Amino acid sequence: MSANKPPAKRTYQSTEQRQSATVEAVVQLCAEQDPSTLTTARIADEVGLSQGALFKHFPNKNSLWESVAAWVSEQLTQRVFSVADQHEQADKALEAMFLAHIGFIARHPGIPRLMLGELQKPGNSAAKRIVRQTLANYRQKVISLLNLGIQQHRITSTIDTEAAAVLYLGAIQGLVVQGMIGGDIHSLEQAAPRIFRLYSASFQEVPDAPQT
Amino acid sequence: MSANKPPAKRTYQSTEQRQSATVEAVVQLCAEQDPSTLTTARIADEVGLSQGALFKHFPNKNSLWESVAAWVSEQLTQRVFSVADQHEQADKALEAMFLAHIGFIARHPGIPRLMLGELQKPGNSAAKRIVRQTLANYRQKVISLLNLGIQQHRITSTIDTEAAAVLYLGAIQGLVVQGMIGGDIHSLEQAAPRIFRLYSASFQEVPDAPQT
DNA sequence: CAAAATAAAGTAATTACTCACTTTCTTATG
DNA sequence: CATAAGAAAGTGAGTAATTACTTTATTTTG
Repeated sequence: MSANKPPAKRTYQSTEQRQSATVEAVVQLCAEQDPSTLTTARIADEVGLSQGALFKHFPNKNSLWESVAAWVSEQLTQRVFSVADQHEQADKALEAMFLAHIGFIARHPGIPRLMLGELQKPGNSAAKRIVRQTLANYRQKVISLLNLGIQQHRITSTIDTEAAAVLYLGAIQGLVVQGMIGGDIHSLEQAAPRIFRLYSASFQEVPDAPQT
Repeated sequence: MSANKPPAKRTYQSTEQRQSATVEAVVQLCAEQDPSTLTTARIADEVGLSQGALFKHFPNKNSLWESVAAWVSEQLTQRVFSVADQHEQADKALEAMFLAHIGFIARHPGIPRLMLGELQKPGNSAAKRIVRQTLANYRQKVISLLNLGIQQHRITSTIDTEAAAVLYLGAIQGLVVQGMIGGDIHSLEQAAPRIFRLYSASFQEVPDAPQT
């Protein structure tokens, strides 16, 4: 009778395309799901592939996590560092970085989960190394900007720069955790400027006559 | 020849004892392992029980997680709040809380993993509710102390108390994450006072003649 | 057509939980 | 006070479900 085979017309794509689509799918899925509970079946389904086909594009799951970590690291570093470089004054650069970081997270709520999840894993997986390295670079950038701010006489020279770098990252963490508790990711962007203002109060030079 | 049955002399303990021993074993194990990878077999082994026996004391794994969350919440709240109540001056109380919290984490490095892990889970498990409630109480306590500090003229009245509460929890988070990156949990207690000093600089009233 | 991409079914390993049975503890009673 | 009986705690061997990864055969495409 009717057709024995409605040929289903699959669309084939290159491994490269599938790889980046898969990475983005993972980031997307992490917005709603604990990364450690993500199965290859669920990921493949999101990409629109059979589970088996996934392993034609990634040799194994670890390698997929590595690609995801690399993507996150690249995106985060690029976006955050590039806005920092648009500002002459170190304190303005720090603020811009802070807001850019929160904005990035607000658009990709799965990212804190991903990074924290990797850090919590035991051992020294490639993904974990990438995350750790990214955070170390980030921290160094903050310290450099703080030192620059001191030179510019916009940050008090008595500041404990290492502590200030930890507190900077902590401020972001605090916002993220608060968002996880409240469940509303979008309130992050509203709260971010208030948090940064308070943070910067801890080291701001208070000139009597500030010039714009 | 020798005995057909060395009777093995098991020691039986009450369900209550086993429950608390199990909870502590979980907290202990989380110091070295991602909570989401903890199996009932591993836990039972740590307690010194067969895997099946675990289910004589907990109806299921979720219930175990609930008990763990309750234990953590109780311990943390009790320890942190009790040191706060030993101080008249709100800023001193905040500092004591901060250091007590970090000390607690340093002695139980699995606890941040546990709490963050629960928060990241989807749904509304009992354990997640407990963690969320605990953090909400904590936050409220910080806000109350900040307000008290304003009354006592030890904290500047222009402070954004909500932001300060977020930054307070963020400072702890930042320390913890820094510890996870570095891998050394004990450096936490050294770094903690420096972080708190910087944090408190963001709202400290600066009297010209401070009296001890 | 040949190579790459995909589906679909299969496999071995892991895991939470169950079950049938044994060992220890508790307690009431002669 | 000794002891038998029942309750509680424990074991060890399952089981069904899940999961990362494989294999085989089919479809698309340059």
